[in-house]
Amino acid sequence: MDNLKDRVTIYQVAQAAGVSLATVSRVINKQGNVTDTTRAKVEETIKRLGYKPSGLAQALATNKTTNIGVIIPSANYVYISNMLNGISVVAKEKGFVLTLFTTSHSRDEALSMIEKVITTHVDGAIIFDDELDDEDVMKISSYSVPTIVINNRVVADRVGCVLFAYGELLKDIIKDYYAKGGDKEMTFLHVHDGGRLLGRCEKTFVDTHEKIGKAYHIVNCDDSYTRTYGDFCDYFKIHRSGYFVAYRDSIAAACENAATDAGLKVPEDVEVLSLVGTKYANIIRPTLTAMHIDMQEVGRRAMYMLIDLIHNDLIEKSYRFDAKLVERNSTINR
Amino acid sequence: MDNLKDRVTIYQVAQAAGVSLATVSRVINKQGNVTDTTRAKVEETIKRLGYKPSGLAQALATNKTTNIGVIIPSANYVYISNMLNGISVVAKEKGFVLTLFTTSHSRDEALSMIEKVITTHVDGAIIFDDELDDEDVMKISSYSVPTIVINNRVVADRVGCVLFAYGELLKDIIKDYYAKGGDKEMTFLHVHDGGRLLGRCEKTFVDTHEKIGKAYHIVNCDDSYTRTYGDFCDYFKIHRSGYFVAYRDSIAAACENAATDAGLKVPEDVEVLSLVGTKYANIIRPTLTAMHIDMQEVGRRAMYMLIDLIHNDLIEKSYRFDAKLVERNSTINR
DNA sequence: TTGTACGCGTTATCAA
DNA sequence: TTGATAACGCGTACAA
Repeated sequence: MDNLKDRVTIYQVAQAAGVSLATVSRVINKQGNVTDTTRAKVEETIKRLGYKPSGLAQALATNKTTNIGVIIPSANYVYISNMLNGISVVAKEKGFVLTLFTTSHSRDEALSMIEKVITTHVDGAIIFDDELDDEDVMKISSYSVPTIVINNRVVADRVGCVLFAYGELLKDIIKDYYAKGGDKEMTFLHVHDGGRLLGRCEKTFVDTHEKIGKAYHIVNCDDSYTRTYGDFCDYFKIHRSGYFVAYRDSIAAACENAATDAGLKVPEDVEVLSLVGTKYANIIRPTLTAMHIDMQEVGRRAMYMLIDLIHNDLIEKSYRFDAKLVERNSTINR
Repeated sequence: MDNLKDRVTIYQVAQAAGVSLATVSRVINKQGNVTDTTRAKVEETIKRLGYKPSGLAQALATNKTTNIGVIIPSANYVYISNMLNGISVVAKEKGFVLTLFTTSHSRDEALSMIEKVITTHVDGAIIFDDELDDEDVMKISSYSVPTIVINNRVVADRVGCVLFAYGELLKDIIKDYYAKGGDKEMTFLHVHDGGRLLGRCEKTFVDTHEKIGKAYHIVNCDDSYTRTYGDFCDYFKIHRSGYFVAYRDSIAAACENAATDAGLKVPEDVEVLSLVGTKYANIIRPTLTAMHIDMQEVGRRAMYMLIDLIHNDLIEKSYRFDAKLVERNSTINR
């Protein structure tokens, strides 16, 4: 009943209830045999004193925190927070709590966060960080904390992974485009610090074009909508058509909006494709043709895999999500 | 150098380096006097063994986790993840780590999460959960964990708050609208489980209308863009004009898009105002007139306040963010 | 400057 | 069914 209570310990409960430490512990963990009367007595005392077990001490004694470390570059992107949400839903369902480690798109920070994950004593970790390469990720595995890595192909004793397959689909889209008579020149919108996922898409884009011998462009974009929109307003004063491949919806929208505002028609003059589509692809006008992977589902899957990994019964250590193309109104349906 | 190392303890380091526990501890914490030679020896051993101190044990011994609990309904909304991002930026800067507690819009879950925050032994907490009322929030204060509450007016010994002021601005907007000859009927878009923030706005909306004696409507909306869009498509078959006040950008967009697709003109026939604007207000077409509070800044401020609170030198325990109106193209500039 | 010994709040193993 | 007591890994007075 006291306000401002200092932390009540199990020992104080034991004293107040006139029993020993051990008995209180048994009551808390509902294990071992305890008489109904003593149980009642202890439980009453617990309520009365407002006792809450210290997760810290429990963790130290059991060597189990119910704590999952999540390493992400930032919580500020829609697709990442979608994934985070998927993770957290399953985590809660299974009685885990999430500890967040953000790396702000820097490899050094990411590495130091891995260190921090070790000291934090998590039961498992989910890493989604484009800056880390496979070797970096293995470092965490050497400490034998069960880990699911998203977007890196790594499989090891205590490590599994969730992969994104954008490449094949992107290749098909490009080939299809030309095969069906698409005649705009394609431009890939490069974003500084876009990470390896973007890098791989860019490589696919370039390789495919080289292979079929078509001209293409790479244009640097800013990560901010406003600046990119401004850049495109300038761009469309000179160029009056094109097919643009953008990493994210907001970049695609910047391109699309600038084109529209420059008096160009989407998709007749300017076509736009977003690589990592979110629900906003459907909200933006014209609606955005985009490749989709349900990031919430990715998060859920990763968390389920991690739990299996923790229990040592993850059989398929690698899972692939294939991107799906949703054609909307920012491209011509040929 | 070993892979698959079990956890190396401070004791093993001490043995390997031929010193005592205490000396290793001193080296780790860079405090107390240690000879350069022994320090070097210990540090070398630490590297060699790959020793990482157990945050758990440290926390238990010092009674400090460097851990901040964050209670939010879900990570899935743009404005919430923006806030989360602001919190995490400052947290990292100050050497704290974030532990996430999501409540899925249920008061019971929120209450149980508060319990969990206690057992988790955080150094402080930030609560942003619309389901909790002031009394609920005080519960955490009775355990004397420093807490910043967002969107509840509570001030107590170890509790401060960050407030949102939407009401005054909304009232002014409404009055202004009629004063300048606005003649569409206003409709407030109610969302189930929208929380107290929405509730307060709705109350302001109603009260203002009652006061000036104007007719108004309340319409229930779904939380999903797609469903709401569908509903509005039906709605606009019958109603051919209106001024709509929506809670979030996505709901406003659903209204706006449906209107446009029904052949209505925005803002000539249909005007839309978003209460909690995000960067998407600028991306959607027509761009969305919206009330804005920079949620990233809210998160930063909350975290700074919390740190002061932890150090016991927070002077102003209450901070208010005033919403700003950004007029864009979804309303008529009278 | 370094080492000893105790405490942090639990769980878990034995006895009783 | 209960109660001592030793871990868990570390920090820290205090002594050496």
